[in-house]
Amino acid sequence: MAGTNRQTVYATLRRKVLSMELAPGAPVSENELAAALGVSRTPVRESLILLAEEGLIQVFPKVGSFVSRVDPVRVADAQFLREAVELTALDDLPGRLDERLMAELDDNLNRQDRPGIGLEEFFTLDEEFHHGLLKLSGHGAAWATVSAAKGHLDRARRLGLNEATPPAVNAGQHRAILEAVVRGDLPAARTAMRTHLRAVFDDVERIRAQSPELFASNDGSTPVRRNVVTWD
Amino acid sequence: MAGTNRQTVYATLRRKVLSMELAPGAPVSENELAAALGVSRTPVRESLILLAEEGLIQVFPKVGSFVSRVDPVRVADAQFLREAVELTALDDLPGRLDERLMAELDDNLNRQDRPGIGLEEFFTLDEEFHHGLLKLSGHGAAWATVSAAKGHLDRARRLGLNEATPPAVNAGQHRAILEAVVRGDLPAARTAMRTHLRAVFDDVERIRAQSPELFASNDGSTPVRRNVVTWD
DNA sequence: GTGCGTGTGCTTGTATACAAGTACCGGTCG
DNA sequence: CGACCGGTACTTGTATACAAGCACACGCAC
Repeated sequence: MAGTNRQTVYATLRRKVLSMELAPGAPVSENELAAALGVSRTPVRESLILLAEEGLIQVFPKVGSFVSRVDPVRVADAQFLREAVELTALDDLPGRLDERLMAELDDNLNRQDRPGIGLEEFFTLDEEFHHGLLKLSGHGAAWATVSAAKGHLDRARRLGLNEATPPAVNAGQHRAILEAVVRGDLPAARTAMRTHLRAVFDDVERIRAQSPELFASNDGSTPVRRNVVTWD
Repeated sequence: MAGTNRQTVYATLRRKVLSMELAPGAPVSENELAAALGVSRTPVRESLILLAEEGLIQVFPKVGSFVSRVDPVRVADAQFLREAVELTALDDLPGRLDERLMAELDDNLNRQDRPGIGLEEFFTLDEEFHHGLLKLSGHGAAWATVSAAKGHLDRARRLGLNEATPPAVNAGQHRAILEAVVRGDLPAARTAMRTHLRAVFDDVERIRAQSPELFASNDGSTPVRRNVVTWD
């Protein structure tokens, strides 16, 4: 039906996990996915191995593979990593900001402000905005590492944004950061960035109180089939 | 001859790449490795996919797989990431340092100071030291991300340490960091850490001037067989 | 009703067979 | 002697077959 190569299968699966289309705790069978995607087990299996490396999938040998529940520990880790990288990058902002990148960021913000913006679209713009800021300071490549590490944070955030903080609030925080950067006011930029990232983190804590079944239990017990979240 | 499962194969291959036993630019054939390790292509291939994700292996479809040359861009990225994480972590050091961790760090430093210490042993201790510092500030889990990102940096460093800076110098810098941490002198700890990490980076630049063939060319050209470094 | 034991169906892990494509070596022609 | 052209041997990518093991359901004994 769709992909014939591993890249496509991997991209598809990753998108479905991050968008919560595949719910945390749900079983993902190699055979099942292979049949659904119209490919053999091989590319599916190789994709699952990569997703397991990212912590998005848990594989229990001879038992089954499951979408990881959102792990609060990993969320906190990603939060720390992200703060460290994005705040430190601000210190390396050049005196003269790249005009093309600035135009992109400005255009990005304008699109974020669109009234009836959808959630998925906002997330894409959000990613591009933070990535763009990193590129502005010459550390764009670090985004790949941050991005890979924050899968758990993103999934929780998607729920938080949906039910708690509307995109407009985040867009306003984004604008505050960029304006401070333009002014060359480094302390203000750092403060605005920290405020923004912490707000995101608080959203995650809020959604955890609302939907604990999507989060991993603290005792690290292994989820089995009867614990499945059917998501319907 | 050895491993029968993927974890073993992956660990073996990763070790050989990071220790430069498999030279940058060297071809790694799935069939060849499978025969050498006494397993089929499957676990070997899955391991190579993971190593490719880390950037340690380059796969050219239908052509071959090669050990990545040390990429200066990735080295710089890892350096930035590492500085950001390790310096930021210092800010989160608790007032009361965990005694057990402190004892481990102290013991670690004593072993680093041993006169005739081997290179591999020193590297292990070095990793444990930096990981330990992160754990001290409650961000031990971030080490996994840093560790995965700094493969290129490590390979270059291994050469740098061998031919340029002796382990004793690094051990001294480690001690300076830990002493500042114990005194609770945060600025001094940050300075010492930054000095240490920058020294490592400088070593890499030095070895690059000495052995440019181990590094990727800046134009990003694709290495093919005739460009192989035979390493003998 | 309750508890235990066995069989069945599913899972992942590994090995192998086939498909498709590229680089290189050698012969041939100009 | 040089350039071109084709066969060959290798590569990775995918599909399939086989192996080993766990969980659950069913049925029986108590």
